[in-house]
Amino acid sequence: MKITRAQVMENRARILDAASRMFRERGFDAVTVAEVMNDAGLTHGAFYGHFKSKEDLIAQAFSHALAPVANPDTTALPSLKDLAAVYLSPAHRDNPGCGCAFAALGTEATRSSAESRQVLTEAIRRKIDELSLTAPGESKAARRQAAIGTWSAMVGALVIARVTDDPALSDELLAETRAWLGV
Amino acid sequence: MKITRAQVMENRARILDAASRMFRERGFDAVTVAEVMNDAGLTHGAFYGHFKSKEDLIAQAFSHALAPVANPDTTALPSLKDLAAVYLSPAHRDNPGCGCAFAALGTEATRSSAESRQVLTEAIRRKIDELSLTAPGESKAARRQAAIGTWSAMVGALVIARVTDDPALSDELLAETRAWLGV
DNA sequence: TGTACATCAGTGAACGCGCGTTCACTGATGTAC
DNA sequence: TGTACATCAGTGAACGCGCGTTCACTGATGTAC
Repeated sequence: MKITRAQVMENRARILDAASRMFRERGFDAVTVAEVMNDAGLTHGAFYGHFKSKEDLIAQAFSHALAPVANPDTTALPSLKDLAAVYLSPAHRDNPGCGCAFAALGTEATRSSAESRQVLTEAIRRKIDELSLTAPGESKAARRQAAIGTWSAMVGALVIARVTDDPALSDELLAETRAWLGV
Repeated sequence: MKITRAQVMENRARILDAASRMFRERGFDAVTVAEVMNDAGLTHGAFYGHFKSKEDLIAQAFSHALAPVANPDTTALPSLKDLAAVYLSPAHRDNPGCGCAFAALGTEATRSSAESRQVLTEAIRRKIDELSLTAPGESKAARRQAAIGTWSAMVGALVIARVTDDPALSDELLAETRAWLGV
């Protein structure tokens, strides 16, 4: 049955929310189109009315999850150190579904479609610019360098902390990286 | 036809070499059992004489690629900074097949079998211990912290540098992380 | 405002391809005598 | 050392399941008059 235009837009948003979360939790290949649609409260047949293909869904889910905030309040940005403390928390490690897409899907994203990588590239640029605003340093270049180095350490530590099956080692990796960053 | 025992062992090693390289280049799911066997000069039917399943191959390939060096010469270890300079080079970024398994497969490995994660956990431990030997710092704890922080930044920077489709941004990420680490 | 019809989002069965896995068979190895 | 036979690594055809994708159909929406 046909539904209202507003409902169509809401359905599309729910599909993207579900896909974005499930991909981060379980990776692209382990999540099926039918599962995403079920999670969004629809059947798989409706999928191709919204997306060209599963690859297209991946690119749009990245775009959806990494969309810039509409009107950022640049006067009340959290400091780079506060961000790092939250990023390198056990809570973030244990909840990839609502966490950083790079730490959850980075190595797979390297091999994703040209469209996905374009979306991700713009997100990387924005992230670095955003972190540079509050990074420590005398010059603009020094702040940008600190932003890149700190973000790299955050992403790498979270990836490794999620790979290990030893909770103590995982906690240590997060805590020591926080300490090393001076958080 | 039956073959010599030495040939069997050589075949097994060739399968693991191929799998280890191909997984790092293309990910677990995009590489088929048949492709690995062909690359090793065999047919797919022989696979299950060597491995219990594809999951088993993944775990053994990690074990094979991350095996500790038999007799490390601890008197001539490269410094942490030299390692970082090689790690964060465009050459490493452009050749995942013979590079760091964590930067190539980290986010996928998080969701791999218990056996794989156990192998990876031991590899993480060894890597941190190894890097701690040459890391800067007054105390053992400080050196370990520097090893963890530096390695995290290396892995994270390489992951992000491989995700972007912009060569200039990718080079910048590597170069700025090197500079930030003082390499 | 009310009616008639075209549109189209969603449904669910079906398709078909690819991949992991199995298996009967082959023939060289390795061993017993 | 030579012969006869059991073993078993590898071959390649076949299986079957799952998943992405397609499509005929449904029925509510939205529009033309």
